[in-house]
Amino acid sequence: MSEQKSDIPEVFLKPYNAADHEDTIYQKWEESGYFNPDVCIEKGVTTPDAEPFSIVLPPPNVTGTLHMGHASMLAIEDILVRYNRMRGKRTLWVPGTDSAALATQSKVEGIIYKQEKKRRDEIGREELLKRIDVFAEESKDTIIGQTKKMGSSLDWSRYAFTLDEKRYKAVMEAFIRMYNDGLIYRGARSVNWDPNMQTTVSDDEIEYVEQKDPFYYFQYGPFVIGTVRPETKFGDKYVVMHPDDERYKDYHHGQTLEIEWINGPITTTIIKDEAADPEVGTGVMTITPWHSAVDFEIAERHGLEREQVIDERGLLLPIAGEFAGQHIKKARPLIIEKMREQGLVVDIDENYMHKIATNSRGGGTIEPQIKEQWFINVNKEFTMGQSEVPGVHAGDQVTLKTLMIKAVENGGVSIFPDRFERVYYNWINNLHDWCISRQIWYGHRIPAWFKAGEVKVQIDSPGEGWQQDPDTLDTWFSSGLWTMSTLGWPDMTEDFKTYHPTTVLETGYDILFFWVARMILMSTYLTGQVPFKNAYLHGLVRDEKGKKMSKSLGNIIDPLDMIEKFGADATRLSLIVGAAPGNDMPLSEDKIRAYKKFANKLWNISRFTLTNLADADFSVTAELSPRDQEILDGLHATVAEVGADIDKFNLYLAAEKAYHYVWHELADKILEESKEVLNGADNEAKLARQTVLKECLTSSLKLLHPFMPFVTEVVWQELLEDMRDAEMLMVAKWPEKIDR
RNA sequence: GACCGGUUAGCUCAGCUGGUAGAGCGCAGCAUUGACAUUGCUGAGGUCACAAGUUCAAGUCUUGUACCGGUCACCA
Repeated sequence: MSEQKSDIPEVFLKPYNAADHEDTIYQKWEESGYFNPDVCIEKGVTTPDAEPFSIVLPPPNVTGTLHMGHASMLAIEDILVRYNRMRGKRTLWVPGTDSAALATQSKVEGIIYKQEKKRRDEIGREELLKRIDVFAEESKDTIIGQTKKMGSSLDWSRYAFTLDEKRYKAVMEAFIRMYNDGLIYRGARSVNWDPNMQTTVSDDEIEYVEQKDPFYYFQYGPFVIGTVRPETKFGDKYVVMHPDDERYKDYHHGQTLEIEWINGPITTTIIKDEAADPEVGTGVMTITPWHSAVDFEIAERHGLEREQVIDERGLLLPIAGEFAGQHIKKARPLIIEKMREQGLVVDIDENYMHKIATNSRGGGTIEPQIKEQWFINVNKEFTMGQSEVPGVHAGDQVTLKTLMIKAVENGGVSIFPDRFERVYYNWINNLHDWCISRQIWYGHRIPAWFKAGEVKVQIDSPGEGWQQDPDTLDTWFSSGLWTMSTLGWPDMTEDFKTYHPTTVLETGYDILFFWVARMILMSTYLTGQVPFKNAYLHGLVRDEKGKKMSKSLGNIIDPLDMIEKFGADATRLSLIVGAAPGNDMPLSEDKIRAYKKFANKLWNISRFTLTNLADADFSVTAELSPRDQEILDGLHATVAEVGADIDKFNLYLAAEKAYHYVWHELADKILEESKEVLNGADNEAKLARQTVLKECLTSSLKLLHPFMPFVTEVVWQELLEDMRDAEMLMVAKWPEKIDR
């Protein structure tokens, strides 16, 4: 080893090993305080009047662990944040976690049942909540620690939890205002009831699962009707047909017939309604408004009676006669047996495929029920207050639906990729009133009080004898406030004034409806502002064959394993390159390994460059050759292109260009050809090239920093003092213009 | 059924406002002990799903067809 090489920091004498550096670097960043824009202003790396750039982190479940979906979200957002911070913007990225009410409560209930064989009513509300809190608090550190492992430059001083004090305040404010404006109402409507979890579930949380069941044809007076659910049919006393169906033109609306039915003779009434499709079966159906949303609507239209047949646990009620008290599953074959004896069974199709509604949050089969619940009315007109939403003015008559549409239509919110804008409109046009009350305990309790048929909506008890509604709010109600509540709303804090509307909301396209749409609804209504100017929707991370990662398939790639093996930088880059917004992306361990090689390549580029700069005297200015100038122009062009791609959210292109430049331009061409100059006799030419290489190295580090923050920062820390324009790379200036 | 994507090299995909095909991985050959255990160079491989249309010119625009995928709705 020569004299010169001993000047090189010892750290470079081994291949780059991410595990040796990442934790210490993250700690340094945290200690520096630069994740907090206020500190950046204080220390002079940002100015108080700089343009703000803000992102609010989609909060992961407090009891969850980091998966590749999170990892890709964190990588994308951190790139945007680091890049904009280096550009000198007042950059804020707010962290938080979500209670995931339903999922968390059922998880804890499960644990308790396993250990103590006790159900929720035996534990009691207060005790259960206490245990859930303990559980949530314990697991919180896991997800936060894992988030840090990815290198996320989140401002932890602004950490928020969906159920904490400040968020509670925002939720109460929102509920009460919506109630006072008549946008929240209580009503008995058809809801999705989960008999397992004993709660309602919103339309969006339902997952339809295909299943084969027998389809029965029954004689219903002169008609033949079909059903998969004979157990709901006891109370059917309306028979519906299309008004234009020629086959039934002799029957008229409102006509009554005496017929023989399961439990003896009944009176049935003819209803003519367009909901009956003449093409389906015989074109005639009976309805069960209590246990079907569609039937409920028909009953609403004609003011029909409705009767409950099945209770909340799935047991038949007295209307079922001899079957009362039995569970629907057990009763079905017995009911069929009886009907067969009565000669009511016309035919049975054993191979009928249909989709049944299940609770996607780990519950059971949905049983529609009519229940008294709280709803948000999305079609009610109200007068818009103060508005910054493009195309909507104070005093306009709007509905929540029109607000949601206009916010996007007029460019207040841009959705990337833009094809999702059409998906968004489509969803809004099919949107029904949103049921927001849940019969679970973990969540924000509804601020409504009952006494002798009276209802009052307020936070504190109105006094003696008033009972608070035991229900809690749908978790998406509070999530809908997230951009606002994390920035201090309903108080007009400095944070809210500075950072709201946020610049970007970045999340998976799978929660466009759950969350993105609801934030737009809440924010436009409550503040007259859009919640974010841009919605960037990323795709799902799949395995190398394009399959969804799942435990049962055993194809999960754990980001923490990958970080340990290949480093966070490699993991990040593997999730960015090739990941066009909105497209699913295949990921393999090989791909991550490839970017570990790249981190090492950069390491060696740095070592080579530093070795060859050790004897340079930069106080002397050397004349650049045309080739030197060409190299700098190439560098400049690359930096500009990468920046432009990030600005356009084309991170996959930006990352690829940066990668390609550093490896195949800087390393393969520039460094290779420089060897001759550096070892040559022409000292002037040598110094000129050294100056150029210094520029190439520092700019490349900056260029790559948003994508691979750790290795670039490690190298930066080893640079000589006069090569750096900042103590830390994370707050160094993005090389927008190279003055030469 | 409605809507939205996709179909380009063996694999995964890029190709912006139309100007005779690109990357990574893989494969084959050569070189290299080096800034690099994780390297470099060279090469093979494509009638861009199919058909018609617009155009001087079509992966690129239009229409239709086929297949694959997704989302939503519905089946009483």
